[in-house]
Amino acid sequence: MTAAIAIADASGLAAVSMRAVAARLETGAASLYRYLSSRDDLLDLMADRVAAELRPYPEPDGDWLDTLVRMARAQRAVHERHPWLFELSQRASAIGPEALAFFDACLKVMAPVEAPFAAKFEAIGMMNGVAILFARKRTAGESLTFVGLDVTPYPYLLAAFSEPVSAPPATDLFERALRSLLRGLLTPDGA
Amino acid sequence: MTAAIAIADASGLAAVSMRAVAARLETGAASLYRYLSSRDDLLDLMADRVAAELRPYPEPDGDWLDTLVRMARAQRAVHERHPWLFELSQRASAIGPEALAFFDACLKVMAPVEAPFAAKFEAIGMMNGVAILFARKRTAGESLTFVGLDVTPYPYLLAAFSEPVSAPPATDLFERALRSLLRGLLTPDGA
DNA sequence: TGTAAACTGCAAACATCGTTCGCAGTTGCG
DNA sequence: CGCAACTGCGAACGATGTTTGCAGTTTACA
Repeated sequence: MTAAIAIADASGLAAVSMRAVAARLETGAASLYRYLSSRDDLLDLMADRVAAELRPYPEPDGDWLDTLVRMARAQRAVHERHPWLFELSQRASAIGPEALAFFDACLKVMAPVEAPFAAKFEAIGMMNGVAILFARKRTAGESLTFVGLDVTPYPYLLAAFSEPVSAPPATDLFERALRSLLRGLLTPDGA
Repeated sequence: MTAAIAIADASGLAAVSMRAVAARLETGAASLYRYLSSRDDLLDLMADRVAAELRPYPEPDGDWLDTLVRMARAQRAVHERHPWLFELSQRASAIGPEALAFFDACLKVMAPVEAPFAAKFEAIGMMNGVAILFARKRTAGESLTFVGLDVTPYPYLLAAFSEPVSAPPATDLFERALRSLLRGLLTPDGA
């Protein structure tokens, strides 16, 4: 449901209650159960709907690693656009056709790679994980709050805070990390 | 509360309700609010209590990278022991003294590294993320369920499944991935 | 010791949640 | 027209986190 996604984008996953979605649709909460079997169903649909934003998949031209990196970048973008997707990705639920299509597209890109399916499977999982990891880093930012905590027992932390803040280092770590990880996973030699 | 952690270990985070914890303590649900201000408070305490299992921190002998890898391994072990910790780590809540102590210990290990604090901060975040990533991989396993989905539209996926399963590749990818990531983040040259 | 103040435990109640039930109103079809 | 199937949804159920009010107990001080 587009309405549910709009609510989640605006106010987070917790705000996606059946009553809230129904209200946005100007109907009653019970009516939703004519189309959905449960709230979990709704969440699955949301995840799959948003997975469609990964399209169109890049054509596997040139290096397969380049193509995979481009796909991972798309994944990261989607996760930045919809931060609540992270919460969904951890639920053990049925994966939808869009997610499966993306999976298939990854396999297609990896077709020229000589590696067992298990390795490719793991590689896709890692790619997904790294994409989420970096998306969260940007989303959450430096929102660490040492609320009311005395930092004096932590000398190194204290010293670090007294250092003048410098420019963020961040050359494109995302791409480098992903490349070395995938290469390590899919090619016989080490990284 | 130890009781809450026991419940979470046994039945997952969702089972940690105020009433369930109170029942385990043979008391009433409302009584808990004499010691906790909310359920979120309880979850924060659980996370910090479990972070204490990261002790004792290794002495920074030899290479700092070796030591960090050892600490990341401890993190992964904790996440495997308490899978619900993953759900907690995504909440933007106050971090407790144990987590801060671990953070401080990481900084201590990184003391000989010539890098701005921001880079070290990111490195710790990445180390944490990778540890969780690998812990989840082992916990969740291959529990993907293409429940009732027709896979014929996904030719590469179909082909992959027809391949005979081979032994898991998994040389110690965890360590290699972590090393290259941390090195890339903390040293001037590329990985 | 006696009394007032403070603290503690907790049953009951409230708001909100996901979900189910049953009943009207509508539609489709012979 | 009549009947069956479908649709929308108010009301209610069970569970959740949290608040409230009231007893029972401990503490502090004259």
